[in-house]
Amino acid sequence: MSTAHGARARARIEVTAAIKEEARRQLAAEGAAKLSLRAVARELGMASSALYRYFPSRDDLLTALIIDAYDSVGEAAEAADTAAADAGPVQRWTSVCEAVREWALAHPHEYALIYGSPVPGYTAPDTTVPAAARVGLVLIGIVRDARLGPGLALPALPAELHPEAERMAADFASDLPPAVAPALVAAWAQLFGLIGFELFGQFHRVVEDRAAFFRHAAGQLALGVGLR
Amino acid sequence: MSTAHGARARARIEVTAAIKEEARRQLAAEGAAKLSLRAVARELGMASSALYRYFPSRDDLLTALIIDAYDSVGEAAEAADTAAADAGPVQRWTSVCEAVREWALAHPHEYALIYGSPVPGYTAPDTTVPAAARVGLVLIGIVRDARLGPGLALPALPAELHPEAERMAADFASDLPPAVAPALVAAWAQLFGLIGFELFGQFHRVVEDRAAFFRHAAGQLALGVGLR
DNA sequence: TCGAAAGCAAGAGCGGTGCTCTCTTTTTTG
DNA sequence: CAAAAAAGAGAGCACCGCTCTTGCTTTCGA
Repeated sequence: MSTAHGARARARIEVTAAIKEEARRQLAAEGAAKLSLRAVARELGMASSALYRYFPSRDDLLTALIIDAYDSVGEAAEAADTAAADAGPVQRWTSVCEAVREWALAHPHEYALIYGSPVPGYTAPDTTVPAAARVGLVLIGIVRDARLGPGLALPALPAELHPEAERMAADFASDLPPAVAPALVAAWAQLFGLIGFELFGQFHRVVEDRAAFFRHAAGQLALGVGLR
Repeated sequence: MSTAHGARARARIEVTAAIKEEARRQLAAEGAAKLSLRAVARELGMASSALYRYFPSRDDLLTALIIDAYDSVGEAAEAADTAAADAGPVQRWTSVCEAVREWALAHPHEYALIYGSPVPGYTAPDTTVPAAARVGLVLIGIVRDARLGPGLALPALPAELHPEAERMAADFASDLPPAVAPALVAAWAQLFGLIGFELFGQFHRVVEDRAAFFRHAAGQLALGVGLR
């Protein structure tokens, strides 16, 4: 189905890419709510009905953009991780956090699309799951490497969370002590709380030097998952 | 302007309230994006054009709902704070956090409206600022009372953040040590990161026992602002 | 090779949206 | 009591997502 022979298949790939490109342009310019299939078609010089041959609905187009956005921020995180490979665990963690923040500031509408409120009555299909996990995997990797190195310093976990921690660790951190899993998940969510508040204006007249504030907060998050 | 004499003024108040009520109904049922002025008018048995006498645009109606939502979650936080007044600082903090989380789970669309991505090309006017501050004020109050009591245990603040901390403290925590202000703001943002991730599905297949997970994370946030 | 099948583009059209304008009615006010 | 202000209703504009039908072109199998 995908890699067919003819020139028609090639054209389909190109048109699909052009649609996504123009859609991404409009998304960046005006936000997800103002992304219009008709406007995309208009800009591409085709009839709006023709566009439905490529994306059966507006939500499907949005889903494609969501996956791209997850991949984009995931790549940014991975790149920062690689660049900071030689630094200490806390520095490495902070660098990744800052890369995610900078990606968010550079792509606010894409960020809103994936980490803000789900678009209008829209619920993301499972297709997005692997892409969505990339940033998390980077963070897990840092903690994993730190454990192989100097080791982790973790706060005690209440008994009621032990089963949850075991389950989490089995899922995505089987080579780490179970207690680290909930801390990691919490730090992951909190990271996006910090970024979202800055991006969506909650820090208006509250935080001025946002880069410095964020750097410090990210460092504290690192301590929270046991990095030293 | 507001409290005029006649029956017409009274009617205006009632109609305005009815519009907001129906709008809130639709918001809760379908989300902000599907909130339609025409549908509200239809449900109220009036012409859609008549509705513009009360709210000059859809965004103005949305703004009114946003303020109501901020007040609603603020009230929930304040109620939880009062109810936990006799408990220790950490317990009090955790109770407020849990109240906010429960409000969010009960009013997901309202939550998305105020803490998710800003609605479609919309930026909140300054009118919303006082209402938006209520939850934050509750959290500040807990820390303030704790300082008057057993005292705070705070991590050291890097030098680059000292001016920012001084400014923050002067703004909203003048009777607290400056170092607590950034920690408080960070915890505030992180709280909503935790809630947002749960609400918007990021914890899908990651966190199972979400109440327990949240309780623990909220407790850790309390420690982060120096509560003991 | 050639005809059938499948893929694609285009146009018209349906029901919906936010919003504006005009016209009429009702209430308030000088 | 008349003038002014406020409110409702309807038509209409430009846009939206989406569907259906109608032709055209490429692909594929007998």
